[in-house]
Amino acid sequence: MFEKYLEEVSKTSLFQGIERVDILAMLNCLKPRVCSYNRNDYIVTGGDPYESVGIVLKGAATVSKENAEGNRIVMTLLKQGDIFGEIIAFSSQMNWPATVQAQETCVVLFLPRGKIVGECDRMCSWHRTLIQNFLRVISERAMMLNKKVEYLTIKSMRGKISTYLLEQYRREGDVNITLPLNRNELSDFLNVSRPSMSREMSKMKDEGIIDFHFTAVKIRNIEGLKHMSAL
Amino acid sequence: MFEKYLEEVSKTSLFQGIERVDILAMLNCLKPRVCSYNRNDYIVTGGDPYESVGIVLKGAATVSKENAEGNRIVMTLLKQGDIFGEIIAFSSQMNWPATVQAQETCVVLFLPRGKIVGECDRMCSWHRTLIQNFLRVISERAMMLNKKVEYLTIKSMRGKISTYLLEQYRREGDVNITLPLNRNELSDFLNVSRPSMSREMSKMKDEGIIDFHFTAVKIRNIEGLKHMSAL
DNA sequence: TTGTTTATGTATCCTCAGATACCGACTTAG
DNA sequence: CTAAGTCGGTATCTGAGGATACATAAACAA
Repeated sequence: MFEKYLEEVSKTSLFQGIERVDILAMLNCLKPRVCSYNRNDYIVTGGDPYESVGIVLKGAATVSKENAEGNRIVMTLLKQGDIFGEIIAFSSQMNWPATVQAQETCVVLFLPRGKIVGECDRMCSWHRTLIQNFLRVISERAMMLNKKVEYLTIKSMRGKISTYLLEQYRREGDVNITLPLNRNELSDFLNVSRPSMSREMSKMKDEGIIDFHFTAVKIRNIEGLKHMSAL
Repeated sequence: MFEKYLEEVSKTSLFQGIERVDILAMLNCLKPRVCSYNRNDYIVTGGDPYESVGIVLKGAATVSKENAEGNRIVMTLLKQGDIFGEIIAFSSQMNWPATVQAQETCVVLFLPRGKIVGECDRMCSWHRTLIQNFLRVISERAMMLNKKVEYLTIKSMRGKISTYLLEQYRREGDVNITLPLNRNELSDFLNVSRPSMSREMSKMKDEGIIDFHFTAVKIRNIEGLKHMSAL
């Protein structure tokens, strides 16, 4: 029954490390609902009662939120294999805090919140694996959010850029960094305007702290950078 | 063996909704380590290998982080009953990202990460409850962080204040709001300076959008407020 | 090739909010 | 009672960074 979705489901972070056969058994036990949507269809609407975690099996969708004024603001893009609503599933929140809308033809699989920890009479062995995966996914999301908060809390332009570069440096272990984001994405991530960011980066280049050409950045003065990150 | 800690443990969010007798059984099965610390002792140090979730049974502690410069920045205060490191437990992170230091004489209980989902041969029934609680706690933390990100992402003073007031309004369902934070705490939460916030609030008072006296705030023009929250 | 689009750097202008200092109203300790 | 501390509002000054517009340069399509 769920064979045709097996390929996609197995790639999902939620089902990582679980054998294909087991996934199939799990799906048959969890009895998820699978729905198709056309471009611009609402997959879930903010305020709706929450009951399932969603998995995008096919297509792409946007997560957006309306502010009090009524303007819609896109918060994330969901691609094939992404999951949504996983944070809400186990919190006390009863309604969707955001709207998910199909950006193109979409197939979405819904895992009912109750079934996940639920009273599976056979207490199937892989329930534990699934729950562990849930814990991992949610924890990682929380870690990510935590890091984002750290960045957003930094007040100065320099501080943000320096902290970001130092983190990339630590990750790559080399003063020659290749940024994973272009200027637009980076300025967006740091929550600043692109020209302002460019301006500051150029200043830092003039001061001999860094050098760069597009996404290739070289740290010329690490101590200086560390100094700046405290601003 | 763990009787003397029972009182404190049962108040913890992790053990919420679990019977005293069961908690005792759980503790005997989980075999947590309990340690005491004096003022200023390091409970965990950033970079140390991570292995347990901590629960503050007695006393208070600070969570801090060092930036590249070497300055220590306090991130949170932990009080009796608070837990720490719960987000890390199930992520792939292998080390403590921050330092926890005793602010006064402290007693801390450590639940080994492995034991929580672990291979309890009897697969004790309350394992599931504990894991569910973990899921709830971590999800709620993620939701909280998500909200924090939303606030930090708002760029203008007005936007922050308006959004905050509207949220309080929604929560209380009344245009007469009693702020749960004083000015210092509020400006801190919104990540702005107190005088700037006061200045803007006064402007909004002049414009007839709100009225306030200390923590008592009255919304005079909701539509106006909603309008501002989009800035 | 040439035209078109997209990514990046740069200059100008000007506003918003941070820093700092100070005042007055209350509270608490002695 | 005075003295010291806390909390909130206000004034002034200043600068960091946003908005906008434009100039290259690269990428890509026709």
